[in-house]
This record gives sequence, structure tokens and C-alpha cells, in this order.
Amino acid sequence: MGQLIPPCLSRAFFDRPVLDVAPDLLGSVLVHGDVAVRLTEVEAYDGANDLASHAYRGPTRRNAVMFGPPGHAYVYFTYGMHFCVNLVCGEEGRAAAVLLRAGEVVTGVEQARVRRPAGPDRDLARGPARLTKALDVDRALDGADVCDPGSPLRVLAGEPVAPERVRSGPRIGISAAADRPWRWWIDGDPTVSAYRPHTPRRRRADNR
DNA sequence: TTCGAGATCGGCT
DNA sequence: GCCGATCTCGAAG
Repeated sequence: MGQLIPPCLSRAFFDRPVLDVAPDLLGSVLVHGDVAVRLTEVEAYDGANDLASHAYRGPTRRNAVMFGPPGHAYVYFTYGMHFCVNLVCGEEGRAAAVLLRAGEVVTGVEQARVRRPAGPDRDLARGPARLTKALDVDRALDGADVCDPGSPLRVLAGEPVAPERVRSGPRIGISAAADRPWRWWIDGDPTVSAYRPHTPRRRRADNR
């Protein structure tokens, strides 16, 4: 009791250029239910200006949230089995967003272990799909307002990260515009995913 | 430790 | 139909 609960990040925080918001998100805390994750790795996607963005080809039913106001979660399903979560940034209609790639489980480690039994604790939210698994985030949370203290999914201010510990480099797992250094992480943090260059998958019919 | 392929399905062409 | 903002496991070095 008397325990200090940090405030949610403000709408104004997200209503800025995505390249400014992304590094500033490092160290803040994503909360869903009893589990909280301190963000250690993020990537920026700049809407219609970004070949690698889901919003590049314009609004669809899936990416509709990206074209809405900042401070909302865009949750999508991929590879037939994984969810990933983004936070919408910048002016409404720009469709810029930050992909949350990895973090450290700071609250609810027990609960997260139940959801991801395999591997050490540092891997619980290491990678965008693991992060959503640890937090139990799925499409039901698509569009959630992360600035609203009453929202099931929200982002709280965290301990500031020393600027010299923030590093940037190429984004991961994409084939288009892979050269842009739009990925940021906390240097030396064990929960940051290892960099692997994009490797196109070969078609199943190849072997035979 | 590194590498390669399978899993599995919704969205878009 | 094709391919993906991924993860995991098994085999080989």
C-alpha cells in the first residue's frame, strides 16, 4: 500500500514523430492484467512512407487502428500462430506505429512462466511474439487505448534509460527497406533479441 | 554454436 | 494461391 503507481504515458507522448517516440519508449512498462513488461527493444514503422509497414498499401480492415488516433494498440496475427503488438504514433491518419519487440517481465513472472514454460526467464518476452504470449495479448486488444488508466492494456512511465545505453540499428525480419536503422534497444540488456538478417524462406516444393 | 526447415492461417494480389 | 514485422526444434560442425 502506498505503493506508487506510475502514470500512463500521455496522448501527447504518442502524438509526435514515430522516430522520436520509438527510442523514448525504451524503459516504459506495458501492462496487461497481472503481468508487466519493461520495454527493451522497439522498431518504428512509418505508415505510407515505409515500404515495410503494414499500412504502406493504405487502410484495410486489419490495419484500421494504425490510421486512427495515437496512443492505441495495433495487434495483428502473423505466421498462422503469433500475435504482435504496435503502438500508434504521430498525427491521426499517418499510420505510423512502434512495434514492441522485446522486454523484461518485471511483474507477474509466475503467470508469464505458465504461458511460456520453456526456457529461462530472460526469454519470457524476448521477441515480439513471445512478448504478446507472456502478456496474453491477442486481437481482442486491437484498438485498446494504452493512455487510459481504465484500459485493460496500458503503458506506464518507467525509469528513464541513460541515453548512452540506447543503441539503434537495422530492423529485423523484414525484406523491404531493411537498411533503415529504425530499431532501438537497450545496450547490454539480456532480453534484447539477437540480430538476424532477413532470410527468405524457400518453398516447400523445392525439396523433392 | 550455427543453420535450415516446419508449423499454420489470415490478408492481400 | 502466395507469403509473412516469428519461434522452435533437430542436425551438423
